[in-house]
This record gives sequence, C-alpha cells and structure tokens, in this order.
Amino acid sequence: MKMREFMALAKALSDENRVRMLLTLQGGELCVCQITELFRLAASTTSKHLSILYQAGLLDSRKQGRWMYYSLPGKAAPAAAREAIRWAAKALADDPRLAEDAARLKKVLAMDPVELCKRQCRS
Amino acid sequence: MKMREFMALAKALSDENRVRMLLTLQGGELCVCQITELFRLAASTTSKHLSILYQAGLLDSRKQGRWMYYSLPGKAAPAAAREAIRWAAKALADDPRLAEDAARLKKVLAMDPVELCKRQCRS
DNA sequence: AGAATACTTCGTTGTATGTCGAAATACGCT
DNA sequence: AGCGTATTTCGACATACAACGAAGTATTCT
Repeated sequence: MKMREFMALAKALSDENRVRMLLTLQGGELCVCQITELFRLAASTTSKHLSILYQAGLLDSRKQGRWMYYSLPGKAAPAAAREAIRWAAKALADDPRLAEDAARLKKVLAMDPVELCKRQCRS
Repeated sequence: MKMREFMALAKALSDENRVRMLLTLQGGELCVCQITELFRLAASTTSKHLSILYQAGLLDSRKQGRWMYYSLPGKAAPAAAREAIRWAAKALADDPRLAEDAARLKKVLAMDPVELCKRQCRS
C-alpha cells in the first residue's frame, strides 16, 4: 500500500464524527438521511464525511432509487481498510458515546422513513 | 478506551511526517536531532511531532543528558497504540518512501553525533 | 411535464494545525 | 558561575478542514 492511500485512511479516521459514523455502520447499512438524523448534522456535512470514508476505502456504497446506502466494506476491500475498522472497533468497544449512538440508532430505525425525511425538512 | 484517547491516536497518525517518524523508530531509538536531520525539518517542528506521538501513547521517551531519545513503546503501552503501530507498519511495509527513510537513517547513524549537531547549527 | 425528495456540490466562515524562527529551558562541561 | 548544546515553548503565518446554507443533480411519483 502506498503512503498516499494509507494517509487517506488515517485522515478519514482523524475526525470523531467520521469514526462514530463508521462504527455505527457495524449495525448494518444506513442511508444518508438516517445518519444525518442520528448525528444531527447538516445533510451536506454528513454526505461529505461519508464521501471521505468511502474514498479512503472504509465504506461500500449502494444506490437504490433516491437513497444512497453506505455500509462497511466486504472481503473485497483492501486489507488495510478492514484492519483499520477492526482496530477502531476494538479500541472503542466500551466507549459510552458509541453506546449512545447505538441506542439512538434503534430509535431511528424504528421510525418510518417518510417521517424521518419530513423531520429533516422541518429542521 | 475512551473516545478521547482513540482520537489522539488517530490524529497522531493523520500527518505523514509523524507516520514516517514513527515507523523509522522501528529501527531502534533515536534522539530528536537525529530525526531532525533525517527529515530536514526545523528542530522545533520535529520536537512537536514527537511530542504528539508521545502524548498519544505511540512512543516511549528517555532522557539521557542533553539528549532526548524516543522509541516505540514496550509491552506496557496501551494495546490500541501497539495495534495502531502494527497496522501502519504492515500497511506501509512496501512503501518506497519508508525505504528511502531507512536508507537515509543508515547514513545518519553512521555520522558522528557531534558532527550531526554542527550540521544543524549551520543549516 | 412538473413537483417532491434524497443526495451532492459549491461558496463561505470559523477553527485547527503544520511550519518556522526566536526566545526560554535543561543539561553538561570547563 | 558561565558557556555551549539539545530540546521545548512561544508567537506568527499559511494552509487545511469541518460546518453550514444555498444551489444543483438525480430519481420517483402523480
């Protein structure tokens, strides 16, 4: 792996919101609007973060209709990326903030997608 | 491990010069002036980088007389830090830039310490 | 076709950070 | 004590980057 690619990985992990997003996706794929709701950021900010993670090789993406789903990468992903995710997940296994994120994720998943989007339009 | 500590690790690895310094230390402990010579940075810049790596738990340090030696941490270091180093080392095992650093390191090690310091005073 | 929705791109703003040189600190030597 | 050396801290500057809102793109639905 070239230095350039490694630095993309390291820089992608150097922002707390991105790390939280990455590890939240351990619970399965999510679309941008769900993640936006979860972290209370502007949709454009969320999109940018996910793009950075994706370009570093830390996420897969899948477009279905209007929705863009992001998920942790499969076996095809570069080993260094998968190892980075395992490193972060292991190191932060007992972090309370991630537990909160997981709890809020449940609520978001329980919401009707249509309701979710209306919420965003209001805020 | 708390999020705060993990982010310190990730941020420490998010600068290319710091990663190169860290992996160069796989060759054994070095003092600040040797690393400064190796990377052609201002001594104050080198010192700052090493301090960031140290505070994140990625380096041990040892003061001997006027010289401050930095080295990779031993078994006592947090597991997440040692895993981060292994991750970086493995990912960059075949990076040409690190090979150059290792080659220049040999030259620096071959130099008389006194000569080394004079060099820095001149430049 | 037109309206609504989900996402991305762009432009701006504030903050963080890498870099340097100068000054300050710590240590050894005479 | 005073000098020279190694390192760190401080102050200044430039660049990088996270955040937002607005505008643009893509897709679905009527």
